[in-house]
Amino acid sequence: MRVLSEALALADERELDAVTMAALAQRLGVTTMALYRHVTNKADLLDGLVELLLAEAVQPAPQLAWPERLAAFATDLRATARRHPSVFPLLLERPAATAAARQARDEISLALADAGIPQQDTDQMQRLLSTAILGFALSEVAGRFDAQTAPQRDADFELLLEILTESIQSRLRA
Amino acid sequence: MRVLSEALALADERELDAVTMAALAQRLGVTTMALYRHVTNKADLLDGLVELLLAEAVQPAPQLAWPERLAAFATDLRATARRHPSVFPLLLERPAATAAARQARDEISLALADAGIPQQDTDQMQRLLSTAILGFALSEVAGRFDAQTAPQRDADFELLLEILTESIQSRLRA
DNA sequence: ACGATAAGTATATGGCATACACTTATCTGT
DNA sequence: ACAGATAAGTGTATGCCATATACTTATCGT
Repeated sequence: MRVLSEALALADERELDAVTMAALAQRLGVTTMALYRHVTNKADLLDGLVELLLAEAVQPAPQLAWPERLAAFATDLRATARRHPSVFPLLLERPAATAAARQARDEISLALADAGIPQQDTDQMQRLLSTAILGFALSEVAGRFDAQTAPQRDADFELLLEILTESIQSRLRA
Repeated sequence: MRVLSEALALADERELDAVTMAALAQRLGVTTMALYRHVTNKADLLDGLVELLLAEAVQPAPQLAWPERLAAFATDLRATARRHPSVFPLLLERPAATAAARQARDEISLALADAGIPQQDTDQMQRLLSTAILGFALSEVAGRFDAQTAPQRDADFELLLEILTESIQSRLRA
């Protein structure tokens, strides 16, 4: 939807705070109130933004082996966060019961199943994995890692992936 | 400061959105503008709230062995999140270069040093650990785990601690 | 070409953070 | 004890914000 994509562009170019109904309307060349034909209110607009983000972030890669698949997921999510730093924080704050959120969960769960994690454990493991990755990406764009250099943050990310992969492997023998 | 503690109470009793300068002033029995004698603006007020939260969360426990110390840190942080669910999300969104934030970092770093992690690795490890714990606590209070039962979330938390502890141990032999 | 439905407009309201100018406490040194 | 300074509080006003209501104009299927 035009309204959502322009809202995302506005958030990227300026700040999330700059995404006001009036500013968005002006960008689209319509009146503020015209927006309410497309979204029911501002919360709905922000939900749409989150959905757009998730859809962009999650790229299924079923052809890869599980460690690469997990790494690809994490890398895509991180890249999306950096592309849309002001919208990304909304991801953790809005309950993600949407289609795109479900797809993200499935992507990890499939990788875990591939790795050989017992089916009754995949859900739990998937939650922990996605939480850690989300936490990292959010911290990075929110400025919690500002004291670190870019290469240092990259190294941190690599270590995170390593630890997560190891923890999966160690659970195969349990 | 009275202003901050009442703001925190207000946020706990109602929502973060309910913490408006007018509402806070009314609770304190003063005019809205009187607040500006104590905080320079609303952002400053929210920063103060975050600081208050961190100070409450971080309880150094130097007498404990490192695994228990790490667990205590994580448990305290999680408990604080649940006590102040509406303010907690601000933690990840505000760059924590404050005194209380530094103390939180030190608490983990000391545990890592205790465990025998080489000094040049403790900072990185500390960042990853605190990020994972913060991500979990935030997800929980933000509603991302609403589909799970309370015992399930507790089990998730236990597994998180287990994974983190294991990853520290495996790094001792590397 | 007409009637319905979708899209857009005009105007108004109440809540919000905060600027500015002023007044009233409270504290400190003599 | 008091004068002056400093801290705390007040009153009023402004501009931005989301959004309600009522109305008008396109557009599209038949």
